[in-house]
Formats: sequence, C-alpha cells, structure tokens
Amino acid sequence: MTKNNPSARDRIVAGAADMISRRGLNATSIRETAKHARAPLGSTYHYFPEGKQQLVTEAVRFTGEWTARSLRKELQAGPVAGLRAFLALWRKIVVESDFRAGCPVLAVSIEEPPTDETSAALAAAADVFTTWENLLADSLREHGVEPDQAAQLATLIVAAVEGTVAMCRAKHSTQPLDHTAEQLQALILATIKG
Amino acid sequence: MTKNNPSARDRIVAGAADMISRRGLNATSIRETAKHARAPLGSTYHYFPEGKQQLVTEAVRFTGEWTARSLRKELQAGPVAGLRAFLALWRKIVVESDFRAGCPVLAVSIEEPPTDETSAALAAAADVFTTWENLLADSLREHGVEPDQAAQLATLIVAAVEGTVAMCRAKHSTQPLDHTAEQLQALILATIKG
DNA sequence: AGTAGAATATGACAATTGTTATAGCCACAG
DNA sequence: CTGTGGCTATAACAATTGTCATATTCTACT
Repeated sequence: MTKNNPSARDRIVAGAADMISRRGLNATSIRETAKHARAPLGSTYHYFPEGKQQLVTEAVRFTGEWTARSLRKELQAGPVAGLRAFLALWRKIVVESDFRAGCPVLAVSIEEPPTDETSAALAAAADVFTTWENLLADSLREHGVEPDQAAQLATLIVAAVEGTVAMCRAKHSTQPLDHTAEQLQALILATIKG
Repeated sequence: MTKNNPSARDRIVAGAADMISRRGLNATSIRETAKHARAPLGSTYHYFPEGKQQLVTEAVRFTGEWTARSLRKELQAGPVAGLRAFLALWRKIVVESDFRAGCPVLAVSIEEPPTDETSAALAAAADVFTTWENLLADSLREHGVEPDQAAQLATLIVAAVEGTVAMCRAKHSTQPLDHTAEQLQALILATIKG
C-alpha cells in the first residue's frame, strides 16, 4: 500500500500550513512541523522525499483548496455572499489565533527562496491566488459584470483581503477587516448594479 | 561624538530593510546585513546594542518614513495622484528587483516573533500602516469625503497595495498591480464625486 | 507463518543563527 | 606624548537548521 495511514501525512501538511501562517516560511522547521503533528522527523522525509520544498508546496496547495472550497460554495449565493465568507474565514483565523496567524500563501509569496531556481512553492502560491481570483471573477460575470471589470475587481478583492489580514496582525485589531469589508461590499454592489 | 560616520549606520538600516523585503524577517541574518552594507559584524552590535529587534524596528521605521515622505508630497496634487505615486513606488521596487523584493513592513507583520513578548518591530509596523492610512484619509477628507468613508477607503488602499505587491511577486507579473491600480483609481474618483 | 514494504526511531553531518567577549585600531583631546 | 572613546576585528558559545543514513518496528498480504 502506498498510504497506510493517510491522516498522519495530512496532519503534517495541515500543521505546516498553520505554522507557516504564523512564523513564516523560513522560521518553520521540518523538526517542529513534525513535532506539531505528533509525527516523527523520520516520517516527514518518508512522506516528502523532496524535503521542505515539497512540504511547503503541499501546504500552500492545501490552504488554497481548503479556501477555494468554501469560496466556491458560498459564491453560489452571489458575489457579496462569497466576499463575506472569504472575509469571515480569515477573520476567524486571525481572531482565534489572537492575531498570530494569517495566510500561509501570502507568507510563501514574500520569502525569496534561498536558491536562484524558481521555487515550486512560489508557483503554487501564484496558482492559488489565480484560482481564488477566477472564482470571484466568474461569479461577478454571472451577475452581469463586464469580463475585464470582473477580473480587475477579483484581483482587488484577493489582494485587499490578504493585505488586510496582515494589517490586523500588526495592529492587533480587526478594524482593518471591518473597513475593508465595508468598502469591498459597497464596491461589489455598485459594480453589479452599474 | 556620538556618531562619527552616520552613513555607516544608515547603510545597515537601509540594507536590512531591503533584505527583509526579499527574504523575510527570520531569513535575514545580522551577519548578512552587515556584509551587505560592507560593515563589520562587530559594528552592527555597536550601533544596535539591543540586537536584531532594534535593527528590524529601525528598518521598518525607515521604510515607513521614506514611503510617507513620497506619499505626503504627491498627495498635495490630490488623492488620485497620491495613489498613483504609491503604486509607482512599489511597482518600481517589484520590477527592478525582478519580482524578488516587496514591502519589509508587510514581511515583519506576518512573522510571529519567537518570544511571546510584544515585538517592538511589530508595533513599528502597525504605526507605519496607520501613518500611511492617515495620510490618505486626510487627503480624501480634504476632497470632500466623509470622515468614516475616508478612513475605510484609506485602509482598503493600503491593504490592497500591500497584497497586490505580494501577488505580483508570486506570479512574476505586474498584472495584479495594473488591476488594482485601475480599480482603486476609479473607486477614489467615484467616492470623491459621490 | 513468513516476508515485502511501509513507517518509525535515532543519530549524525556541516552550516548558520543571535549574541557575547575580548582585544585591537585609529582619530582627536589634553 | 598620553589616553579616551568610538569603531573594528576575531573568536567563541549554544542552539537550530535541512538533510541523509541506518536500523528497527510494524502492517498487510501470500
């Protein structure tokens, strides 16, 4: 069998995503992710033979898919509902971690890989952002927004939410999220009706 | 004399800001910042007796003030001009670094300090964000925007730009910046006139 | 029961980290 | 000339890093 106990591997990935979202990419060590997932260090290199790069890449994809699932589901009730779910998702992470956790995809995006090679993790982060943008853009188009407008607005939403989460962490306050929520919601409504 | 050669100290701070903006907080070592600034390691601890925490805090403040100066100047020509300058500033950094550098303030915001103590660097990052927001909000108010609206929109602008810069790095493309620029500019114009 | 292969345990490797200590240099004051 | 103090050089420290190698346990199928 290739995977006897899938939950062990998954626990490592989810734990890595959580740790990256708190301490950043480089401060997240394989040893601590293993400890955090109650898995032995030896197992980590068994599950992820390509090492940290592979683990990080999977952690990014994991977060991306987990978020995309929620977004896809809530967008069925329209773009504003999708936005609200997106915001609520990150607000929950920020608040429940006492402003210590954020988005691991963002964290991976802003830490240059030590080597000059193109990083698989960075490419995964780009894919995740694009996926989120496309989900939002498609929903906007379904509600009558011009294709170009929809793509632009979708980018703005993703970027603003990511930036806002980081600002909340720095300020130890959810006020930035409140501000951004209000502005984005009004903007979506205006764009749909316009 | 307290400072014989001020440029040495300043070079270390500016270099630290640059390195943090590329590799993140934890991957930026004192040794390498010293090397990057052509300053000896011993000098770094001479100039920054409180160690890395102090150096990082000053790097954040340095970036904050440097950006605020540009913002303050360009905002004299109105909020849209200010936005354009703000975007151009970060676009330059992203493009000229070949998508390897971003905003050090954001980087510091998303890396939890190892200790549980409240980090001086994180507080500095919060201050910088607030400063930028206030500059934008004041300009919006001067152009007839309601105070609450102005604060909300200012938060959105800062958050969106920070998030967009990170997305550009992941995607190795300036398209996110183009999208965000278009949307934010239209939003400011609509808000002023509305 | 026996055995292949997955999973774990353990230890080592060179490299790098923040920080401190100690000694030396060099300019300028008296 | 003497020496005071800002700056530099160098070495060392314990801790941690990613990674690899090896040995051992466990699991599942024949």
